[in-house]
Amino acid sequence: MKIRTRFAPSPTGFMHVGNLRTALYEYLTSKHEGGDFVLRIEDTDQERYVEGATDIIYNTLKLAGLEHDEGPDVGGDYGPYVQSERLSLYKPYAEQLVKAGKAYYCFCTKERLEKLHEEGAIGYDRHCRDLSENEINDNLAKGVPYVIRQKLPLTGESTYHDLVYGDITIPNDELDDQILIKADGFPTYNFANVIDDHTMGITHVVRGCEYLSSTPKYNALYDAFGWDIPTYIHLPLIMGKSVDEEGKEVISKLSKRHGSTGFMDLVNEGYLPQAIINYIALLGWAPSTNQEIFTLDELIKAFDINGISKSPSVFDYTKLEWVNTEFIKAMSYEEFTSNAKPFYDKLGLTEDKYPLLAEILQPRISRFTQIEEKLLFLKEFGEFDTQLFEHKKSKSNKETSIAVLTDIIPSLENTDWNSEAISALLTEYATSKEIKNSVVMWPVRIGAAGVAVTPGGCSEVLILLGKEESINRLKTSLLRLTKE
RNA sequence: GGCCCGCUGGUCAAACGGCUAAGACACCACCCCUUCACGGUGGAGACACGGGUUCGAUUCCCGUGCGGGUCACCA
Repeated sequence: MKIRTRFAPSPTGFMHVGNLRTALYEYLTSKHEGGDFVLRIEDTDQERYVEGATDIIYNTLKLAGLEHDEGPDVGGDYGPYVQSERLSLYKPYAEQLVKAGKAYYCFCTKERLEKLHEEGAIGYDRHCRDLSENEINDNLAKGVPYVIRQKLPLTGESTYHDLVYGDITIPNDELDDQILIKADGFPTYNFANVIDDHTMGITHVVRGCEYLSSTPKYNALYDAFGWDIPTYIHLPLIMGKSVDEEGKEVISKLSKRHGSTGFMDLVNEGYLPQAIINYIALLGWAPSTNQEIFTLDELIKAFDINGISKSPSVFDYTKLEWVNTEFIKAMSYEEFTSNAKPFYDKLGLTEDKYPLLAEILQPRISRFTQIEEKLLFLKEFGEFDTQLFEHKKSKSNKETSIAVLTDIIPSLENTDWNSEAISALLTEYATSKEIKNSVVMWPVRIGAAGVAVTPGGCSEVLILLGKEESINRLKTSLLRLTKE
């Protein structure tokens, strides 16, 4: 039988990386077996509707490369794929259960339930579970608002199997008579979820392990209808590290206070969608080999449910950063340049510099957003600290710098402005003076750039700046040194 | 609090009763060197604790501890 999984987010306007990872594992579970991946929007909560939220879901899946085979936007044989468009479908199913004695009308008011809660009761007291037929008809005739509740066993225990966690057993007295249809006629998530999964032919339910203890309720529903229970795959949670008021480091469920945990936030910070996917694939799952960098296709091939871990994992930006640099390093020149272009444009860099820029930037950045900061010295040249000319390892100091710059500026003015010529000029000068290359390179680079750290070495800095700007800056620097 | 789940270095994790307990990120040192990176070599660092079962437990069982999840007319 063909495997069918589904991603069923509710449109809240924010795609958390935890949700994305669930979507990824759902995608991988089906695609590894050549199955179908379905997108269903769960919008039964009218109060939580957020404008434009579904677009965020589409955009995220598209950017991440998790293409769905069926969904509201692409159609399919099991539509509609938005719960609010399926509303008429649910109530008859609930009525069917009422008729069969497996569900019942509950006329309790919210106030009564709240009071119950305040008195310390846990769950519903099943007040309406055994109303007489007369009472029910009476209430119905009077138009008393009602919900439909599922009738769950009071004693014994329920066991089911999960592919990750094994057999799970829950005492039945822990299970509440959950609401299937709300007073407004809408189905609850729990009910709609089961009806939809079944009617859409979902074979594998992949979801976070927060559902581990409520799954018996879902199973009771499948049983009540006489439907096959799907295969369950519950996923460990993703945690985040943060600092509490006392300055202590605490680990808790990943949320907004842990920084950018929304997929779009991460993308805006310069993480590549494929790097994010790669990284979160590794949070809670390990391949059978030591490979760590994967394309989506490689993930599909390598994915194996046996590799899913049971323990929660901590989201680590440092490792994500590393994955990102690996993706950047693996890029072709064209790929790198097209990603970098928006940042080049901001700095007014012309196309003739692109090859050199790629050469010096590609091994040095971990995110494209760092380009501006790395190249800022090209735009800004201020009163930097002349202490920068002092560098022990290069055997450079202010005196040697003055000597080198005095000799080298006139030579630079008369040379061709290309990497080979400049390098040759500087090394030949060093050789003739019997000093280390670094004694020459250091002051020239510092004098031109005005910052200690630059991507690329001395000649690259000069090329990027251009002849005129370089000479001007070197002259300025020399003047400042001699004045001291 | 009841119930459920988890616990290998700072982090992600391998091992599915049998070694001196892989690997990756981060960290440190050294090398390379025209700064910083890249790259290369090496280093430090872990089976939560206590009982069992067993010839032998990180691995199986039971407690304890710690962490997490869940107990809605939310999804």
